[in-house]
Amino acid sequence: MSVQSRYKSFHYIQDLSKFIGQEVELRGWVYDRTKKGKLQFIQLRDGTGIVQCVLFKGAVTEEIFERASEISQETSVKIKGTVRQEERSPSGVELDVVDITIIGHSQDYPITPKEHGDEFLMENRHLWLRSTRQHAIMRVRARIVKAIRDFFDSNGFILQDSPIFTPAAGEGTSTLFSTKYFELGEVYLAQTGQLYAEATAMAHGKVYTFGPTFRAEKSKTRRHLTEFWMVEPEMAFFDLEDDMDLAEDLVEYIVQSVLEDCRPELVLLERDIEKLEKVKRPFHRMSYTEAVKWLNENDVKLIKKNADGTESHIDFPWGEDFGAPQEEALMRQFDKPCIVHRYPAEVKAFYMKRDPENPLCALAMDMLAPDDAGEIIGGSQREDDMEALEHRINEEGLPMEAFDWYLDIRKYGSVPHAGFGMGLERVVKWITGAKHIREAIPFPRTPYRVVP
RNA sequence: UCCGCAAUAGCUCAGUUGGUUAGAGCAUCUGACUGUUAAUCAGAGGGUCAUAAGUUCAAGUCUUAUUUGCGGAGCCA
Repeated sequence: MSVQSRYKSFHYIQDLSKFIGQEVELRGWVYDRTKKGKLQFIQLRDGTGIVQCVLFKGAVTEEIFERASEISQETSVKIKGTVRQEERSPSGVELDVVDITIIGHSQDYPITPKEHGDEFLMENRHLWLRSTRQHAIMRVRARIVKAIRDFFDSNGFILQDSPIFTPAAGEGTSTLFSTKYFELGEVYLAQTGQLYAEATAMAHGKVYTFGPTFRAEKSKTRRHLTEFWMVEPEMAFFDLEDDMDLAEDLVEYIVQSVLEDCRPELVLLERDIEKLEKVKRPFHRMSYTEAVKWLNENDVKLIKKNADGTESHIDFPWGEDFGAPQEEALMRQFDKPCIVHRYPAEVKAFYMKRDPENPLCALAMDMLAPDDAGEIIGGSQREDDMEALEHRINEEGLPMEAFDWYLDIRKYGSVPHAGFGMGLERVVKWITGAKHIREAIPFPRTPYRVVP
């Protein structure tokens, strides 16, 4: 940390074990506080950690002791004190306070040290982020982002940002957010960068996009956001097998990186670390057809609503897309991710290439994570044949003129290529064990909440 | 869009077959306490029971509508 010396006029809590017996100056916020007569304990947090600061009446002046006793939750302070080794402290150190100065007052902090409901906490998301659990999740998120970037940057991938304003649907299925764009009429917020990644892959060979994407679906589930971050690698000359291998490599690297650098966070979050340690190649793989067979052999019925309101439980028919109940049933047998590949073409997007060995299937794959995390990756080998692609665009009823530039990729030196998209928040939710995807992003956007 | 659940103190909740002045814990404030980390003890303040209408001698409680939130389906990462 060479830059630190240019700024450092105070110390950080994470470094305190290096300063035992010495006087330091900390700056932070009062996380919690207890008074016990002539003794006061202040839990100070500064973003790097929490340390207990101790004041004995008599060891400090009357004025300082009095000032400290008036401090309320989340007051920002400057504390000078001596670092002392302390067995009773979880971090191993404590601070004997010499002086304390209030920087900013805090009155009636809403998130008191007691249980709160989700709704209340979401209303106070801007403050909730200060609490230990949310702090830990965000640290892991940042580490996951770094792992993703490191993985691609050090494996010959070039970062190519895709636009957020786009003229038409990427996949033609999901609902899009629209906005007015000067005199050019309506444009849409990107729900994928993939089509652009296909173009840049033809310039650089291996590329990835990493940014926010938007889906105007009113999905009120614990794994959906309307605004989420997605990383999308796209590789020229890769087929579906290469694509699946790469997805495995990426996910293994992310999990192992987090295990290496975020142990304290995972412990605080009470995540089962042994389970994460098992996330190593090879992952499980099965074709869609094998998965359907498994579901029917294990008596996982498809529940269909009839017109009269009754339900019928039927064998899973080949050709139907999996829902959450099927994915969960399938994953219950596994302790590491599973890739399901070669789905029926009819349930998949128009740009996916047909399986030459079975034209009913698309060369598509989804990676499902264990622990009820669900789908974290969706990808495919792309249709590289001009005529086949045009045919599919017509079949889907999409406007051909919107795909002029996309078809050019097939017109000028088309090559086999593949890629996938990985939802960052879904991965964060899975690795941290967060109950809800809302906890996996600092300021979540859901259909019924855009504040704070 | 559809199905289900919920709304009472700052927060989390209880509130009986409808019945007097609305209950607890925590939080806050005051006081006691030299090892607390969910501290403890004593005291105090704090409520238009989501909104509107209806049934009834009487509604937090029953009915209807509305609003807001939550979970799920569909769709997907």
